[in-house]
Amino acid sequence: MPKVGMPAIRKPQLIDATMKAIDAVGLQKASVVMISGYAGVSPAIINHYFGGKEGLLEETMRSILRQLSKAVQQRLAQCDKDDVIERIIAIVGGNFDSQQIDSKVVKTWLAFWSLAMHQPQLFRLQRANEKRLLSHLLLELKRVLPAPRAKFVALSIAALIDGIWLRGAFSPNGVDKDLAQRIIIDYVETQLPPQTLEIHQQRQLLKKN
Amino acid sequence: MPKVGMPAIRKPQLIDATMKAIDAVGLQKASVVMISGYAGVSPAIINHYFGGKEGLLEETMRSILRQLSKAVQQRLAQCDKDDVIERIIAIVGGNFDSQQIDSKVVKTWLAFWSLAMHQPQLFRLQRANEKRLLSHLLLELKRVLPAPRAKFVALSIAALIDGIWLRGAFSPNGVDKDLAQRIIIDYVETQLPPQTLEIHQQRQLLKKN
DNA sequence: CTATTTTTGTTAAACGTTCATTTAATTAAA
DNA sequence: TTTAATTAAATGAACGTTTAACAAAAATAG
Repeated sequence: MPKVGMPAIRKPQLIDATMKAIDAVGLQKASVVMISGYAGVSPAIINHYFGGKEGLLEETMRSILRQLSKAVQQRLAQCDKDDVIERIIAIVGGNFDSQQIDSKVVKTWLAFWSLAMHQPQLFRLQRANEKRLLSHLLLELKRVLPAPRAKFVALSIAALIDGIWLRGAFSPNGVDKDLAQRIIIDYVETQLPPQTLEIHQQRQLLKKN
Repeated sequence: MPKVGMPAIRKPQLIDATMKAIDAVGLQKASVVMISGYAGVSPAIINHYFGGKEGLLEETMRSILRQLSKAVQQRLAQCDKDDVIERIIAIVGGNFDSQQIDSKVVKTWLAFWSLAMHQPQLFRLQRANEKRLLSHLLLELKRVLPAPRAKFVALSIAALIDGIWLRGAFSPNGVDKDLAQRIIIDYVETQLPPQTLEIHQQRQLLKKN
C-alpha cells in the first residue's frame, strides 16, 4: 500500500531497484539495505512508503502485471476485430513482450511464483493474472470453436506460453521470442477450422496493399 | 554431500522434513530449526551430515530428480520399443507421476526454480534435468520426423509439460493429470505422421487380446 | 562373559551475524 | 514557521553454524 504523498520518482525507482537486487542475488538475499542501496536512498524509505518489505514486493509484482496487461492490450487494440488468429498472436506477443522477457523481470517472476505459494495477497494476484490470460484466449477461441474445445485449446496455449517462458529462464540465451511465437502459431493452426485460417491469410494480404 | 557413516534413516527423513517445511511455510521461512523439528532431530544434525542447509537443499533436489527419472524409466521399460507414441506417453506420464504432482513436491520444485537462478550447483541440476527430458523426447521423435521438426516438437512437448505443471501449482485442485495427458497426446497426434498413429493404434488393439 | 576403552550418533547451548523495522533527529520545501 | 521528506543510528528478533559435552553402541582387553 503506497503512501499517497510519495514523490513520483520514488515508486518506480524502488521497484526497479527491487528487480535489480533480485536479478543480482535472488529474493532470499535481496535485503532492504541492498534494495535501497540500488535506489540510492535510505532503507527506512521502504518502510515509510511501502509499509515494509512485503509491501514493496507486492507493488513490484503489481507493476510487472500492469506492464504485461498493457503489452497485451496495446497489441489487441491494433488488431482486426474479426481476425481471431491475429488476436491470439497479439495475446501471445504481449506475454513475450521484450520488457517481460528481460532477465531482471524473468527472475523476479520466478521469485514471486514461489513466494506467492505462501502469501495470500501475491497468490491472488497470480491467480487473477492467469485467469485474465485464459479469458482473453477463450473470448477469441469461442468465436470459432465449440465451448469445450475452446477451453481445451485455451489451456494448451496458456500452458505453452508459461512453459516456454519458464524454460527460457534456464536457457543461457534467455527466452527465444521468435521460437515461442512459431511454436504457438503452429499449434493454433492445427486446432482452428480452415476457414479461420483463410480469413487470417486474406486479411494479412490486404494489409500489405 | 552426505556424510558416509550416516544412519540409513536420516537422509530420507530429513529430505522429507525439508519438503514438509517448504510445503508448510515456503523456503524463505523453512529454517533448519523447523526442518529438524519435522524430522524430530536436533538442528545440528543437518550441519553434521549435510554440511549445512545448502547441502540439505541440494540433496532434496537430487532426491526429487532421481524419483522423476525413475518414474520415466519405469514407464519406458514397459513400452513397445517401436511404438513411438506409447513411448512419448510414457515420458509424459512419468513427469506427471503421482509423486511428482504431490503438493509438497510441487512447492519444493517452485522454490528450487527461483533458488537455482542464483546457486550454480542447483542450476546445473536443473539444466541437466531439462536436457534429459528433451533428449528422451528427441530420441523418439527423430524416428518418425526429420531432425529439425523433431526438435521443434520436442521443445513444444517439454513446454507443455512444464506449463501445465506450473499452472497446476496455482490451481486449487492441483495438477490435473488426465487433462495434462489429453492435451499433450492431442498435440502429438497432430504432429506425427499418420502411419505412426496407425502403428500405435494397432499395437494397442493387439495388447488387449 | 565382564569391564573398559573407543567410536559413533546426537544434542543443548552459545556465538556471531544479518535482517527488517523503529525511533528520533536532520534537512529541505512550502 | 510549519510541514514534508529523508536519514543515521539503535533495536530486537531470527537465523545458520559451531562447540563442547553427553549418551549409546561397538570394539577391545582382561
